[in-house]
Amino acid sequence: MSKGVTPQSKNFSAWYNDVVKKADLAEHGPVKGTMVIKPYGFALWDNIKYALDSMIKESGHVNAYFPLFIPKSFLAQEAKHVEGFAKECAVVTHTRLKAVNGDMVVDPESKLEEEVIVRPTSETVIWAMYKKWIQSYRDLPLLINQWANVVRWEMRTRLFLRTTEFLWQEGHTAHATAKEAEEETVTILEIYRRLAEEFLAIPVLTGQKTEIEKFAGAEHTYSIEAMMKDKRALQSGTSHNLGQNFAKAFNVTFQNKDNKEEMVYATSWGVSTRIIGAVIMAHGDDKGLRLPPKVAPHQVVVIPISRNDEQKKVIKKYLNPILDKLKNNSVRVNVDWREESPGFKFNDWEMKGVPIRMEIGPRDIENNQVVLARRDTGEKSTVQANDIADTIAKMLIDIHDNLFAEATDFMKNNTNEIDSYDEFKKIINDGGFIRCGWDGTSETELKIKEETGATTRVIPFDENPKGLKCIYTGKPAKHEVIFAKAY
RNA sequence: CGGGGUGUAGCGCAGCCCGGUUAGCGCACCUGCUUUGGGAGCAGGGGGUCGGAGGUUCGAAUCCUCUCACCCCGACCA
Repeated sequence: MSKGVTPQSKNFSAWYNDVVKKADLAEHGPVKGTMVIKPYGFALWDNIKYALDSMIKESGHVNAYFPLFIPKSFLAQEAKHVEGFAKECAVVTHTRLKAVNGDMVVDPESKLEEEVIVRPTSETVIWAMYKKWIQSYRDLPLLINQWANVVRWEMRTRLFLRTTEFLWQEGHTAHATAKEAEEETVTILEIYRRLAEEFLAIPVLTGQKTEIEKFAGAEHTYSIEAMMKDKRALQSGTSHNLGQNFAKAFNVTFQNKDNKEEMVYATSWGVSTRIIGAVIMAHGDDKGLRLPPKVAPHQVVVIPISRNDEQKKVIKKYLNPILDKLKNNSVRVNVDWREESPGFKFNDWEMKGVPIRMEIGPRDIENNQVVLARRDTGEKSTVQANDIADTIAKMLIDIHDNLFAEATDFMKNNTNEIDSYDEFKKIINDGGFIRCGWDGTSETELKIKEETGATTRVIPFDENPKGLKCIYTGKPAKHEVIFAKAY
């Protein structure tokens, strides 16, 4: 294997692929577009999952699990929803194989009466079940989340960002009123924002999607959008207000306090393994990953430097109380005892983005100290043994803050408020976000997309369209909107 | 679905144009010794139905035909 990765400046997408593989996060599976998430990548996902799952539970939701297979007819119940997903559904048509002349072939006799699809998302199965579970206003709200895999047979795939099968959580809630459903949608978006900013150190824009960009089957969609280091946008979490669309499709009604029958209001929302792509591309550099400390599989990696077995024993003894202290502080620490040179290990763990490296050699033991190196800045410092636990606790917070600040500056510096379409085209071509007026029509949006490749990302919550003109038509702006090229 | 590319050892590749004993190289792996504060060195060693099927030929990784798969770039999408 060659050393290092393609520099970001040379070819960002090659850099991305190199980092995913060399940091040992994932590799391609044997079927087109599939991905094997390797232990290091999965440990990262586990930590993200734990953080998000905790917030979902704290906000009153419970986890459940619904089936992978969905009757084909279910998808057809909600017209817009079918339109959105029909083109990319894996369909199960038979239930067994048989051996013919040493080859395995599909047994034609096992053809299914009703074909089954592999879920591209679970609204339809879940609403078929909710119909059974909801009769009264007393059954509401129903606040369920599931962690699952889904399959979307996309034309073009990329590790983590768009894979044929991916992991995610999908929340599906049912409410008695439109107001409650709307509050839920916003509550969840706030959880997603906190996940991105407080755990992953990725600043995000929050806001509403346009008609064109919203989820198939939703009344409206909110999303968090992050800027990657190539200045493109990555939609990193979405929260949909489904109105009564699915209740109508599956005829889910309840009796209210006044003994009247009403349709249920719904939401759905999801964050997927795609967010790992955001972590990679929001923070990574030419040495590899730079992981945010709160979700890094190892927050500290210890590199013992010894010349012989005798020294190894001394280091081990010196290290034990330090490790105990760190573990008592819930610091995730990993000691790399592999038979490799220190230089090799330095590079390896830098590629893997471990926030802090601790070097311990004879020199340190002599002076009752350790050497700490920060992955975010590259700074090295010497710390007295007694201060290690405190210093590391502070340093981890500081690394998080620094990553967040860097990413925030980057996004700010590459977000342009402009009012000329010529400028728009130029900026989109160079990369970056544009905040500008928009007349609110799909026609304008589509024309801009066609001419520049940019799409609307969100109508930000803090928009102020008063006095603005549409960047394209010059008409009075209905909304202020963010345009960017997106993943 | 269009365009480009690649299938040869675990990984990355050369060999193919111009067919010819035993198919090479780097990394990784195994053994031993010396090493270890920024990708260690030396010596020895193991590992291959050259993506698949057919054909041409005395002889095919190499030429011909068909086929399969994956990757990258676009359009579609989270």
